[in-house]
Amino acid sequence: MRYSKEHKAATHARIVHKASQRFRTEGIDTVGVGSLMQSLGLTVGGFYAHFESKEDLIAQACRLGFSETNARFKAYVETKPPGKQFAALVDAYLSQQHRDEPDIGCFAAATGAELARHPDPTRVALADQVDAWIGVISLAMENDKLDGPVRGIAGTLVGSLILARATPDQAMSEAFLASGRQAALASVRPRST
Amino acid sequence: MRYSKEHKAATHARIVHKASQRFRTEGIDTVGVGSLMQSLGLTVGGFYAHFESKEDLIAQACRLGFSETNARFKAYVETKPPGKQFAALVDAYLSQQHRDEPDIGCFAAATGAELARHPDPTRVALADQVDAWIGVISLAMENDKLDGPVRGIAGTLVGSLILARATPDQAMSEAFLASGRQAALASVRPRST
DNA sequence: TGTACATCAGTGAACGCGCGTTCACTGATGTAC
DNA sequence: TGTACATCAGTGAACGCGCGTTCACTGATGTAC
Repeated sequence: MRYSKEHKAATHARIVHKASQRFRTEGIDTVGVGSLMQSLGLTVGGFYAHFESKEDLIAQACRLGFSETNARFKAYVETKPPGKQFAALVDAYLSQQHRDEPDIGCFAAATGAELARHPDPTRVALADQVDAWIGVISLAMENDKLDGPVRGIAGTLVGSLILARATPDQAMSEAFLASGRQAALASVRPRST
Repeated sequence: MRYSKEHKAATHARIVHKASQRFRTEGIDTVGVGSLMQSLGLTVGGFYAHFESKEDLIAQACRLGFSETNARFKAYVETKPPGKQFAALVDAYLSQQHRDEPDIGCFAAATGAELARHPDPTRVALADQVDAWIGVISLAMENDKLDGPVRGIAGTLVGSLILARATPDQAMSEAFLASGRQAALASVRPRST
């Protein structure tokens, strides 16, 4: 082999990683295969040695990018003591930082509506990671001994972030974040059992 | 004038209306100007007698389509007696029908993340209609004498609908709708004053 | 009432461009002797 | 240790296609006389 064993795998990972960031920032349709390879210092022809199609890359980028974000939120929450984990998760998700850094943020908020129109393997990749994200929220709730509609809370987080990002007025955008945090916290109650 | 006074205005309205439906179903990037005109039995060249640019159409389609949906939800809620309006609104928004009819449904849920990346006049068009939508929710809450974080509730509705649409598994998709309804209802409480 | 003309909504071909994908190739490296 | 060869990750030009936009035009109608 020409390069060390790991070389091709490393390039593959670089492409997927960069794609996951640019898809979240710019949208999936907007980022072309040529432009993507160029932003990595590569040329377009090499792309198809790594992926069957752009759709194949999209599914991989969703899995990798979304799972990285899930892991980051999970690790952050675990630095907080039980009893404060759910509120910390809500605050971190609906923060100005998360709003302003879509490239490393929630894939569902950045691309959910767009991915819903893609073919099934891609939608399944998204659904799997949404499940994992629900798991992160559930764990925080469990550690805090809270009950609540966890999927609906995921909806509150995703929807509030989207509305905050869509709002051009700065003060109004922050109102969406703050109000979303309130709604999420109001949806839970101490565990009954 | 060649045609009756109203003719051109009627064609203009037909284009905006069809665009607002197709943008919500297929996404904004996906619907080309040529394909749009063709779906109305017109040819592409005539487009620029009606609009400055595709971006101009997008803003108009957002205003018209979103305001129609707002009006429809508002009219529906007003058929319900005070005390039952907020729950009726939540049920209608997070219904299987709304999930499966994006063409006449909420513009923010269908195109919010995509429009957030568009230039300012378009984002303002969206923000104005989101404001109007917040107004519809507020009115229902007021008539029911409820308090709650109205923007966060809007987030719950938008986010839960997006997640329900993104989920390929039917049962799971309905779980997002049901859980979103729970979260929305849990976010409000009887008015304190 | 009947004819000539002006209007202008809509036509359809063309523009340059970027898209996703294909393919013959290059050239740096690892391996064999 | 030194040379010849095989591998294959990455190159770059080309493909057909649809995009948003422009423009010279057509032809049905309303208006003027």
